[in-house]
Amino acid sequence: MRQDILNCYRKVNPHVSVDCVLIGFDGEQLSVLLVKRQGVVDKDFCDTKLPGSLIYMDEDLDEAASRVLSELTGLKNVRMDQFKTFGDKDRTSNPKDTLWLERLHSLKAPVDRIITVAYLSLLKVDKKAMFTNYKYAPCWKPVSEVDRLAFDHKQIVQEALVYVRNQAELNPSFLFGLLPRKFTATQMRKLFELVYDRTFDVRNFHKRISQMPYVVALDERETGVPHRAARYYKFDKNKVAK
Amino acid sequence: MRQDILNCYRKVNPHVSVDCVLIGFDGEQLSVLLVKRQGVVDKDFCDTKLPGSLIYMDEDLDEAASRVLSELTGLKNVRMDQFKTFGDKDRTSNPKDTLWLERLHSLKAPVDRIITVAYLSLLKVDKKAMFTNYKYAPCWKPVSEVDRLAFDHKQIVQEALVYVRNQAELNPSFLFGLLPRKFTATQMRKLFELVYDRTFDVRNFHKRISQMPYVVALDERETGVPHRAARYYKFDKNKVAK
DNA sequence: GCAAAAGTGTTAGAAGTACACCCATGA
DNA sequence: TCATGGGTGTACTTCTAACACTTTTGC
Repeated sequence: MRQDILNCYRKVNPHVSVDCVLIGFDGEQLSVLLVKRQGVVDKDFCDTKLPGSLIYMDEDLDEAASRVLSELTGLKNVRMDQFKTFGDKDRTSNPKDTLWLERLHSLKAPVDRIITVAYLSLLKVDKKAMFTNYKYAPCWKPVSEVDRLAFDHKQIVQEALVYVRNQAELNPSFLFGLLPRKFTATQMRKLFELVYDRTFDVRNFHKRISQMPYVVALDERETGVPHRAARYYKFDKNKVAK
Repeated sequence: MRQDILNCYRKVNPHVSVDCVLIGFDGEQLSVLLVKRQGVVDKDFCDTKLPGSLIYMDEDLDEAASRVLSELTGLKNVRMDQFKTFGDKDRTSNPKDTLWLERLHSLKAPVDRIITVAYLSLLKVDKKAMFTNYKYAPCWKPVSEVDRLAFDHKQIVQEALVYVRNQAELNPSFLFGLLPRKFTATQMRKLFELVYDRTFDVRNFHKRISQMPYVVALDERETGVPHRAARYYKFDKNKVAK
């Protein structure tokens, strides 16, 4: 029997949810992965949200995060880490939000305040099809263009971005999840400029790269570009110091 | 009517708790604040734990953390910040732990897994009486001597210490909560050596202090010491750069 | 050959590290 | 006067920041 059918028999914990903030980089800007919720109550109702859902009574938080992401987007094996828990008593006080939840999960009792544990992952944005489940219309939205989201998801996205900056400062290797397997120095510099919100001198940046043991130069170069071809680098996570 | 009596009428959320990790420094070592739980089931039962408890249905997480700390220790106006949420499905699977909880809160249904949001605060350890409620025997225990604790509280303490080190690296001013209002350069150096787990050259450390805008030298000096009296410094949080 | 982006080196100042002796105080 | 811990300065190294021109490629 398929896992999603089996899950119908699992008991939902109506007090705790997980939400997944997936931040992506396409070479130009940072984006966040959003989904559409089904069963929209009326047209004045915000239908865009982070991928997230109530957890089951018998699952770990980390497990729940992976399951929910997979169910809503088809993405599997995405390494996510918890970064903050949101539990203000009025965070689920919008009656449209609670009605939607009660219908979705066929809940008998009205939902009270829900505590949500927010997870974060950094991914490259892939032009190729990366989602295997389009039922919830997963799509990347540039973080600068995120306006209204369901629940307190806009706040969650903003706090995720602050967290990314702090982690990057602690250890720049944190950011390499956002880059493709092979990348150019310019792609890397653009990313760092976005995250640190400043510019970096090109020459000094090259010097900095050459001092990062976990960034290794490849022999390969770009092809088909109308200018000098850039060298590719790769990230070697085994060379990150602890 | 007293607040604790009013609270009897509030409904407990049996799925979510808060735990407070208070780290203290007495000039020598880092300690953590622990309490004894009442209603111990048998003598083989670990009665030492972090101050923490289930939240009420109608309170914010931050509110709950302050309330619980105050109820268990009498400490008020302690600024705490959430640092991680613990929710493994087996974290409340010890029958002695769950029985204790059910009795304590007069719960009708058996408790399932509880998600706990852990809060952190850094305090100086004060020799003078700082607790106004000794019912739960609050006391400071050196972190090196913490062995068995109830639930997964030992793991929570360990993760709190990692978090402290990371925050200190991001911004050393994070550590000043651990120092008294006025402190000597040596006290400060001892603290930094503990947290960073290394030694610092005395002269270089003085130079470093003089470059921290948020550490200001006072005219005052130690008195009654059997050696040259040390200068006092104070921490000025308004001078911390964001 | 031109437009467009890649790649490269030097210098000056700031910050960090190593290192040894005299000073103030109470007993 | 002695034991104890407090406080200081200099030389060297490393890191950071500023700065401009040549190279490669496709069109």
